[in-house]
Amino acid sequence: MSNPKLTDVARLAGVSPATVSRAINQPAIVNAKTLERIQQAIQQIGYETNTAGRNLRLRRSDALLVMISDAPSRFFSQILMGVEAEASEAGYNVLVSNTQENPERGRRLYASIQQSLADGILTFGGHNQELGDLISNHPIPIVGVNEHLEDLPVPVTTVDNLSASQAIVRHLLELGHRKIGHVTGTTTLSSGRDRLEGFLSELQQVGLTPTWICNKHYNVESGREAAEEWLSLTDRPTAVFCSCDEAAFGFIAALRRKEIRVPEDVSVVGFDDIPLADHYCPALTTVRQPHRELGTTAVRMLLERIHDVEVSIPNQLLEGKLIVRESTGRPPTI
Amino acid sequence: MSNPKLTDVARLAGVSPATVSRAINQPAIVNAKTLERIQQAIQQIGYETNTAGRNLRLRRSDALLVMISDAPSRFFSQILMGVEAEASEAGYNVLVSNTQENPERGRRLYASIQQSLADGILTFGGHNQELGDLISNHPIPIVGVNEHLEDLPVPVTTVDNLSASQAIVRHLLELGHRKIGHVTGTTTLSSGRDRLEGFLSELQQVGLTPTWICNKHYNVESGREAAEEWLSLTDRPTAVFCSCDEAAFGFIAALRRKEIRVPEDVSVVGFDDIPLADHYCPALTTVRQPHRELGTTAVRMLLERIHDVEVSIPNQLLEGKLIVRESTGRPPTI
DNA sequence: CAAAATTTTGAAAACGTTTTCATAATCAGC
DNA sequence: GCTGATTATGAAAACGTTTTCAAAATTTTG
Repeated sequence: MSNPKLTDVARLAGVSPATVSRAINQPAIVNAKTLERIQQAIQQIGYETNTAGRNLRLRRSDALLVMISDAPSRFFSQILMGVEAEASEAGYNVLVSNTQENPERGRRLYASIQQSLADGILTFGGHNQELGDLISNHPIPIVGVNEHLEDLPVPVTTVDNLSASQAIVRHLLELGHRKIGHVTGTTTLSSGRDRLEGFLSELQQVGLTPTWICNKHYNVESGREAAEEWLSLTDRPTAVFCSCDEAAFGFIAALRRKEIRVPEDVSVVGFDDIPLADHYCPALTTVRQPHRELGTTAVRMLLERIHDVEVSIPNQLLEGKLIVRESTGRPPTI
Repeated sequence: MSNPKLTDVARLAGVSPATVSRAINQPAIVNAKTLERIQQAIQQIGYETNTAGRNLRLRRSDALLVMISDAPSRFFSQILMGVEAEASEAGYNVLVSNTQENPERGRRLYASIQQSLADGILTFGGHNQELGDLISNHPIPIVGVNEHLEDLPVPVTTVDNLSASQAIVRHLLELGHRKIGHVTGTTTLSSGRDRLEGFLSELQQVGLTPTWICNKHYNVESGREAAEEWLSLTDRPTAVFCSCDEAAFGFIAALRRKEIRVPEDVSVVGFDDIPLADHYCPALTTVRQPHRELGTTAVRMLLERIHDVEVSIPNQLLEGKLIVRESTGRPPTI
């Protein structure tokens, strides 16, 4: 026998389905006595409102779609937990889908959104090609997380990569470093470019030029490769800003194999503050990203968009916090 | 103006809605000519089938719910990607929800499942208290991932923690270690208990008793704490099996601060093979979990359950692979 | 070529809600 | 106790599909 429905409750409480619906959705406008009778009936019969019926009638889905392009970003799950918490707070469900870098899949996904699969989209990382034309044709509430979607009118929330990078450089300068290098992240992503720009601008501020710029990506291997390059340099920087903690780990580990010590021989800074950063050896100086907040902020922005399509929300820059630990110190005195 | 619907297509193609529905869902049974006309109409008008309407009629949701209890497990996102891939392959969407260790939330979630929010549940980690009574009252297709749900008739898929732990111990024995210790994971979880049991049984096999057992959890801090305890031991084990890579990292990092070298002074093994394991210094000997496969397997099991409720599927043990790297070596010769 | 078998289609009901509109019940004011 | 305002309820339509059942069109058979 199937689940109890609205009409079952109505019959039991001796009222019409309409009244039950009202009792559930706007209890204020129904008579106190009937309200109680209905609530009792709901209890007794174990009624739960059917999502599909409701969605069909209301023409919405009460769901948000988290769209990722391929591999999840490095702290994806933490952001996702923020998303989930904020969404469920507001009564929304969270769908996760991976376009697997396949534009066709992205398109299909986007199309199904319009058909009440979800009320809005949170896109993690860049999805430009896939979304470009779609967004202009059929505007759906959408918010970007972590990365800007260039040329697309999509509000995003990210950590303030620029300021954070500047803070890192400032920290290194204060320690006395003058020869500073940077292992970039993926520079096709806005975060990678912004961190690079922060690095460059802060150096310029004090009249310095970068000693070394190594174009890499957001992963451990990049750090290892960068270390090899660093080792081959004739004029080695005394401090290196790696664009993410993983890269910093790869960098440090590779150097240690060559008996190069951090921070005695070279200072290293990461970015992100993943849980391991504090427990690495040496504990990593890095910038803490407000992972969870990125998720909650994104959801808040998206809900505003959903409820009032016209509103133009500016991007939200969240502050990163420089955490000084053991991997940075004074430059070696030669 | 709203999205085109089935009837719009029907009108345009000059057929009834029923035929359009058939053209979409069972093209074989509709006349070739009409089929083509309908497909053309669909193209032209840009029709996408509406999820809510379909779900209501079909009384299903085409969605799977991933249920997590609090903090996502250490390699959550990787498993989730496996889940997503396999689910979308089969035409299912993936919902993610966090019960935040709140039984009431768990109950509400479970209830809403029945009302066509999702067709089945994947539970990550242990959810026993919350699900106990519910499962017996209202059986919903459900599959556990990573951890057994004790006393509940729920099939699970996990890595073969027992065999993997035994393999680790065997590896250490082969290197010549006789004094071996274990830093346990969370032993309220089945994985923690299984790894401990594998450790114990393999030692027993060769007539040894464990030198040291340190009850901890699955995180870095545990490793650090364990290191302190290790340092205070009078009879130190020459090899330590940490229940996860993070704990191993914490352990190694804390030891290094005391000038204890790995593997020269003590061998350390982890579990999981997180991406960083290969790039730590020393590179970590560990067991590789088939993260992605855990996700895909779980989905396959769940889909079977959804399609044939009666079938009783056995648990699926996936094999872990011992990866020997640099953190293990011969015991120190005193 | 008529009858029988087969294929293809359509009308209508159903899935479970919410909401409009109108009516019934209640209340306040005189 | 009557009128007008207010509050509380119900009947019915709508949301967009799928499917049953029967009828119409087509093909096969004798």
